[in-house]
Amino acid sequence: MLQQTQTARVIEPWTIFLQRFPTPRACADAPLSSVLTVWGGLGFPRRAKALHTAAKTIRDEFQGVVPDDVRALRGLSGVGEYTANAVASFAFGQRVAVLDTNVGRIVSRAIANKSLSVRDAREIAQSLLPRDDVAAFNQAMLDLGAQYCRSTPLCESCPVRGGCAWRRHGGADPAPTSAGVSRPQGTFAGSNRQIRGRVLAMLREGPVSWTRLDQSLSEVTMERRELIVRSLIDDGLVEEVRRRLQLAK
DNA sequence: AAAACGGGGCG
DNA sequence: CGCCCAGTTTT
Repeated sequence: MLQQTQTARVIEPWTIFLQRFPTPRACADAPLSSVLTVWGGLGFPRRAKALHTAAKTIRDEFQGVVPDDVRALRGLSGVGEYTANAVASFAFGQRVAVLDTNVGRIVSRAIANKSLSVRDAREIAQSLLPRDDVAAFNQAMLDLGAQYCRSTPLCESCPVRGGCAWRRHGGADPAPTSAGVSRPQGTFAGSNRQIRGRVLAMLREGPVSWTRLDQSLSEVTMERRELIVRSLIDDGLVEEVRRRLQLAK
């Protein structure tokens, strides 16, 4: 849920989600359609499908227990380097660096004062880790990035302003092009993403005929409607049964 | 390396 | 309105 979505927006849906699916098995045993419905308006429904797939893998290959090493975590659907390291560190106390958009900004600005490659950013982040309390350190890095070293930085009150390479040497902000730092997204209004979201929102209420879909998307060209439904089907989120669209099982 | 992928909160 | 967000996968 934290992939590309603000923490504050995740807290409540996450609480409800865990209430409904308290364990990987509970999630794995539910149909995808239920997971997508509980996921609700969090967006990026492919993440919900990936989570469901990962839950099934954990059920079938890990006896229902979330693996505790980066290698195994990294093999789960929807789990990339960031998520694998975050779970390994925060849940299991492994000594690995968490490199997300926040930490990416910090290392490129405060440490290197230049735009970093993936390898360099990874190496710097790992080199900063203390001997002990790595999870607390990683959490502090995330919070430093979230509260001070933001996309638009708040340098005047930043607690590490005295040791910041960017502040010392000046120049253009190296963060926007540096590894691990989120790239700006395209305009949402009028995008295919927005239409996909509207289709999914309808399907969460139940199966929908093409006729009713066409009525709800009257301002969208027929060609684009079909393209968008096709993409949802290709993503495994939607299926067509007897001329009606519904959330995939 | 670049594109695609949701949605809501805030200035 | 435009910017931003605890990224991953596919091309």
